[in-house]
Amino acid sequence: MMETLRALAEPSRFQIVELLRDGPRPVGDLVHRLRLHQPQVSKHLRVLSDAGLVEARVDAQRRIYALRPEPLQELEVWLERYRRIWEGNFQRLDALLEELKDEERKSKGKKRVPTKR
Amino acid sequence: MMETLRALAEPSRFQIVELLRDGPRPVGDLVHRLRLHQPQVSKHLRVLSDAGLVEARVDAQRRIYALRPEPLQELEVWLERYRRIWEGNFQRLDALLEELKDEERKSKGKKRVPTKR
DNA sequence: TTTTTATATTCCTCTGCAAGAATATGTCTT
DNA sequence: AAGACATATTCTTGCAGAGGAATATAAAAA
Repeated sequence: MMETLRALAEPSRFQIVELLRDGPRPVGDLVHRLRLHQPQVSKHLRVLSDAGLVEARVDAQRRIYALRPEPLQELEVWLERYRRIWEGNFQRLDALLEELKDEERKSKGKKRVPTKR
Repeated sequence: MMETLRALAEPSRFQIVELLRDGPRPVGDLVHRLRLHQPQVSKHLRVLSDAGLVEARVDAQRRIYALRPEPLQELEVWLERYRRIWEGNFQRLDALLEELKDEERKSKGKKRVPTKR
């Protein structure tokens, strides 16, 4: 998880992942699309590979790199545990709106009671 | 997006986010739970705040930090575009299994034709 | 007003890591 | 066999950024 994040938190590597979303590509292709030097691309691919985000299929002298879904799935699972936060927030928002309506209905110039917590 | 990833790709900050998942907390609370020094926690909170992952409510001398869902939602949206990859992979896996069954059925010692591409 | 409490900021140092250059490895072509 | 081509690895340098220590800010308590 941390390794996945660290791998993605670098612009070039992020771009590589984005490119591989459309399908596997050989290194050279990535090189000229990203306009980076070949060694740096290889090094980034190494990091991505170590993080399990990417795997290579050997085709003669070329390596065709493809995305591995597992780490991204893991990320999604992690994120799901946060979903209740924004779902909760919508509840809060509803509550807030109701409160406001109530206030407005009751009295217009009423002092705001600071929402104690 | 990149800023979100960079902010999360640091163990202490990741932990802070995890702690805030259970609700808002003042800085001091985070300090003693993470067993970090207060200045480092404040600095991490600064980074998280700049990334929009966190916001502070002022309570006298204390700042109560809370998660902001937007960046995480954005992350989830980004991830969704990758879902079709693993859904697609299951298709591929099925295809692969069929292929293997075919090969096995036809001939056992057959030379592997390198999947030309 | 002075002191205490809570947090933020600054300055310094040190480590990790990304880019560059050169080279190694390995496979295809001739 | 000797190149040519595709990719990986190594070494070096430079810089961002994380931690430590000291200090600034600002509100509460005394």
